[in-house]
Amino acid sequence: MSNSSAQSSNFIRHIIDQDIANGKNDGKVVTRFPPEPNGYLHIGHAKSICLNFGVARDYQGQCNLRFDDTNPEKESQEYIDAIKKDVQWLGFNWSELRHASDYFEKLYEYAVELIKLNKAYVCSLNAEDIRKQRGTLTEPGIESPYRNRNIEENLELFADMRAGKYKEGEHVLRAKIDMGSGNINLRDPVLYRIKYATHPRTQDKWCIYPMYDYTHCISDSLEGITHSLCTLEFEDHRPLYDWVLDELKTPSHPQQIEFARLSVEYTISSKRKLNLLVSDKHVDGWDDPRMPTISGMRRRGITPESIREFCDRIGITKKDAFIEMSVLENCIREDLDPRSNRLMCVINPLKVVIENYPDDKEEEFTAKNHPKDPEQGKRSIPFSKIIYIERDDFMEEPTKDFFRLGSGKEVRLRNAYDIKCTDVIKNDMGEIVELLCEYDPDSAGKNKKKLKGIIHWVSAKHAINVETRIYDRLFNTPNPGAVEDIISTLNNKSLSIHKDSKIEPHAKTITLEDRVQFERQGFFCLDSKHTKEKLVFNRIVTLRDSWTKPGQASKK
RNA sequence: UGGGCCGUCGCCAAGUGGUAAGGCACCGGGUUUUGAUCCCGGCAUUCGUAGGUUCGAUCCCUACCCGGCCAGCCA
Repeated sequence: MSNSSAQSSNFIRHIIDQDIANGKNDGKVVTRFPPEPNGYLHIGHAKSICLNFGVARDYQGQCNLRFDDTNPEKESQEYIDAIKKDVQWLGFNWSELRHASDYFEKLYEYAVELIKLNKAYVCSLNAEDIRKQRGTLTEPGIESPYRNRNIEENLELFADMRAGKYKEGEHVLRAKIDMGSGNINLRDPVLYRIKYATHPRTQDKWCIYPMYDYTHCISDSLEGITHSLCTLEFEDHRPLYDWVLDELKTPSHPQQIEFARLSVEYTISSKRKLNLLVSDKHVDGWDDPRMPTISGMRRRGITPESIREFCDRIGITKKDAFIEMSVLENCIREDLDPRSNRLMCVINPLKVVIENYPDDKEEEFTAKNHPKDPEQGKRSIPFSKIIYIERDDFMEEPTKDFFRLGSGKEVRLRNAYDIKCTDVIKNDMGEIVELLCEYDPDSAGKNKKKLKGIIHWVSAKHAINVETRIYDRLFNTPNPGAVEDIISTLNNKSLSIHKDSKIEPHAKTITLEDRVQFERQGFFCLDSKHTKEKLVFNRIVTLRDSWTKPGQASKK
């Protein structure tokens, strides 16, 4: 669990502390989380959610959930619903639920106001001409020939735009600022455009829609937002945010503060690209357990607690940062380790016959469900002559640093006997199909041989057949976002399905809400989408492994 | 070569005029029937570079260098 009393501070909290000390906003703190409903939320949004809701919580303020729904062509109710679910699942409750579309009428009135102030005009250039006249990074733009239309004409044209008298692209409302500005956002930015699209909420009421820059600042003001926190790419937009609020008589003038967006190694957080993976079926939907989406992480079994802790640890700064996967993984393990029941599951089974064990004998061993927490109780594990062990736990000619089972070698079966491998049986292809072993009848629960190797096992007769799904990083490169063709960097081993995994009978008690540890392998949970008659387990995260397999390069 | 932002250990990140917190990673050691957990220890004479101010600079000033961001009728 996150230690909220040790909440790390950051430059935004310092600013808020200052504001409160100065009595700004009457000491109130109001934030908002403003997603566009054009896709599912991902780990990057989690950072923003934790920041905005976290700040509101810690300063006894408010945080609204506001959908930035000004582009009906890309937005949908499906996304709105999914986003609400994800925010709540992460553990946050919004003070008020709003939509930018709630303000369309008000926004329109303000636009009329801007025209009357001679600060906005209807421009009849087409999109391409506007682009050409915007200039470049090093050359100033050219003023539109429509820039000096008189106020009456602008008012009439704008009203007619709303009334649907024009086609898409025929006119646009622009702010009258400065075509020579070094900041391109100030070169008479478009405020409204015509779109004959059905909006998820306002349906066909409108055919003109306000642009982000114009909408966001006014929405913030109308909601009494005090600190409008957004990512770095909006830094250049702040002068425009301030310009709109300075020109108009809005209720307040919130302060926009920008912070660095989150980048995690081996993932992407571009909704466009995530959407591509989904629509081209490279993954099993937005909630594929390999996806960096909130819903994907949820299905994977990652807890909201770990995600919140992760967001706490990475901090809030203005520095573009790349976070290593290990930070997230560590948060997950820290959360899961103390609360997960232990179980033995053989993912990739190898049959073992214990030759000196009586044919029909069965025994029950008792094992702790958690090595350090007696509260989690005990369970019994059946043992018999034929068992399965992990293929990776046997090496025919073991290297010196391999202390599991090998030909002629002895190993301890976790919670049971010590066994020694006496023979290896292979098929025609030369593949190992079975091991013959001998057990030491006096070794259970004892430690007379001080064996270093301890492996997990499952009694063949009692095993439940389950499917295990082992996930690896979705991409092969640390920064897939920088790769042109995202598909080419997909890791084709990111999912491996083991349909014949064997687990001890106690697995019957596992519910969809549980997270468990398969000893020596990692933390797992049931897959909500595939578990029906058959149990399907997702690997959430591996256990830390300080041993690098022989013949394999270090994972670094 | 326009505007704006950033630069403290491999990856994050505190500190901001008085002589470098913490986490992850990594490396040792201890406990352990999970090569897990847990525990103990190690890990920046140095804060992009070069000057300057100062008794003293990561922190102030100047210049330079590196790296992102911006030319949607997207957000």
